[in-house]
Amino acid sequence: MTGDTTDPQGTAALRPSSRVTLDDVARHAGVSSATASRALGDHPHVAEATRRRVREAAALLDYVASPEATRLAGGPTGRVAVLVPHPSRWFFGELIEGLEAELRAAELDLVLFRVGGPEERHAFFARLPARRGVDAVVVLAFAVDEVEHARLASLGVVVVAAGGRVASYPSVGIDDHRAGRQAVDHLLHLGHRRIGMLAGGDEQRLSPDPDGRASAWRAALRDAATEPDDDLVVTVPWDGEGGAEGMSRLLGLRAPPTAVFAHCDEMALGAMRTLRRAGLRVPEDISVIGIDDHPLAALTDLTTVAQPVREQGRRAGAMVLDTLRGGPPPRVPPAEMLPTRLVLRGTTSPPGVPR
Amino acid sequence: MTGDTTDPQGTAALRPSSRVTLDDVARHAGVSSATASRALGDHPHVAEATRRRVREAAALLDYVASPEATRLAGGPTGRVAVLVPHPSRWFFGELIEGLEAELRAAELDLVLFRVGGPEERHAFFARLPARRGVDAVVVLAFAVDEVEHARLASLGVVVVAAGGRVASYPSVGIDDHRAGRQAVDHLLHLGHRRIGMLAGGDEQRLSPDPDGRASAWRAALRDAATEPDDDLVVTVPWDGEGGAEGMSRLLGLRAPPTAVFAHCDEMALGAMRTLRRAGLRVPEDISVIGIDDHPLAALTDLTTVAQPVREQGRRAGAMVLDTLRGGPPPRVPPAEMLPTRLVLRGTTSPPGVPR
DNA sequence: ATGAAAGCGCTAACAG
DNA sequence: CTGTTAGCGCTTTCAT
Repeated sequence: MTGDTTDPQGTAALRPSSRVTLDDVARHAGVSSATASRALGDHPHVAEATRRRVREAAALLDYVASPEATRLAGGPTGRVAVLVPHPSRWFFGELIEGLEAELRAAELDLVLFRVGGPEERHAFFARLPARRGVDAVVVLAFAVDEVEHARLASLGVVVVAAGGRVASYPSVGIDDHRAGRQAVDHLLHLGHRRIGMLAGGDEQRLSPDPDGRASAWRAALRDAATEPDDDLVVTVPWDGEGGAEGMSRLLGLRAPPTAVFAHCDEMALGAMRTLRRAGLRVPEDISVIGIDDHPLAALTDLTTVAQPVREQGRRAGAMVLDTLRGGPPPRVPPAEMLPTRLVLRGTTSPPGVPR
Repeated sequence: MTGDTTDPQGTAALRPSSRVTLDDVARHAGVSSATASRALGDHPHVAEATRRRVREAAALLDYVASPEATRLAGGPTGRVAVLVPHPSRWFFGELIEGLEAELRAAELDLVLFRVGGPEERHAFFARLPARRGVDAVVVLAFAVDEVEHARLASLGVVVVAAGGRVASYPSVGIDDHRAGRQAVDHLLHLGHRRIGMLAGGDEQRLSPDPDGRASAWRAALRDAATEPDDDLVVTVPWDGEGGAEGMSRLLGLRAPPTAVFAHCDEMALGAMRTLRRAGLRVPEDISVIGIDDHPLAALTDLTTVAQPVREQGRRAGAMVLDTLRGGPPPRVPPAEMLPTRLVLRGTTSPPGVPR
């Protein structure tokens, strides 16, 4: 079209994005495929002019390298695995969305692996290296043990964690302790002293400080000169049913709390159902606060501590890129902590006067 | 270990799952790599005894074929792309979860692509063939036009839709019209006649009957000898905010409805917030019903029409497998419809007596 | 700075 | 039924 007379078949340009190979590009640019490979791969020792010509040819022909060939020849796969406990929960969906956006922009494909329990996780680590199909793995909200991490590292697979943090590899998350303090301190400032806690049951959760949220509750109470009462904490699954169940246990106490701090919004919502069914009003009879700022929290007027989930996914993606592009990871793996903030809505108020 | 004296290096068995190649297996079984390939690939014309020996050698060496080499040599990639509008929404998360389970069981990897608007979708279709990295693509809840579909088909890529159905390729979904009837008929049976509808704004949604839910509303009303009043239908985004916004518009009507049918639970929940803020009680002052049976519907006592979302994902996965494994697809693409069912909870009741 | 050539691990004719 | 021989498309020494 543009005066191209070197295409022997004259067809390359006619079937764009069909099966243009590196050779096509090379021929088009008048160089060898080796040079074309170097030019496209940003290798040193390639004349600037050549690099440009190759780039143009590639763009013109709409060339895209075959991932299989690249990988087979020793290059990266352009794929990153993401291990997710529960793809259908909002928290994970957001994480994935952020991650996908970041990776997509860098032309990396995101391969999803649902990994529920520890057994599934082990199965994954046992098989993945064999399939050697990814350049990096992003672990969402749970930990990977030293052995597994070492295994991947030795295989040249980058590991990054999101939705929590871990000592041995780069991670993004929030400061759980701080988030917990924001929630409990809010309740304390309102005047509550008998504060219950719906703690998320540890599904091998990720964190160096395994229960920053729980420890925050203790610390906050102590700072308010109130001795934490362990009867007020119940540990339940991280979902609505868990919260509902936990709340009824709390209600069964001789002296129920006047406010409840749930480790996540779903649990808080579950607690609210129990309260509603028990004929108790929120916040008049009892206050409730969660963590997350789930979209439904806004719909239910739930007071909560918001955390930037999608952003965590994005940052994790950026970490993967940094590590993949720029040589070896820093000696001390970064553990980014994104800010959380209290979102006042309608489920908290000063403790009501007893009837 | 087992008297193996043919391994020249004697190392193959020492580094299991490291980089055992087909050649290793072949050597171990005393055959050529071609035969080994046939044996493993269940090809005809291989002596049963040979096949067994090769299989054993493969198992012993913990052999796993290199996906890249396989693909490069013309085989399938073992990967399927899934196009998702909003990974973080419960509906899509469930679909993905079901799909992943089914594909994983068949050793297929799920590559996630977030595809929001039509432009993104086009970008995807324009690039995918070039990347030729997947054997199939599963489209979640939106349509693919004829051109795009033909393009993929000609490239040998299987296309399946889930979360709705479409004429030109296999799909799984629910009968939207029927689901809508279940919801509206319920309201009608309760005695409501002035029924509002919060319709989901069409984000190029998938369905041959683009708004089965909306048409159900009309049909149900007519069957109840009530002329549908278009003022009672507002079209808004498929989320809580959309529902909240739509509800306030409905409340602004000269004669507001006594019941509202929302196209999905999130919208219903949004509507409930508006009602609560307006000081109206649900269901005493106004009834609300949704579709989905989102986990939070149970927590908020929302009456709804449940649909088996995860199951839809699973069925879509099965369709992919069927098409991939068993030759060409049937002439008439199957359009499976999974059953929905009314779930009675606390947000609907007979219309209250006017004050 | 660039080219030639040798694979990466597997499948697919084509011969025996 | 099984072995031989070519590649698939790309990266990489090793020369030049």
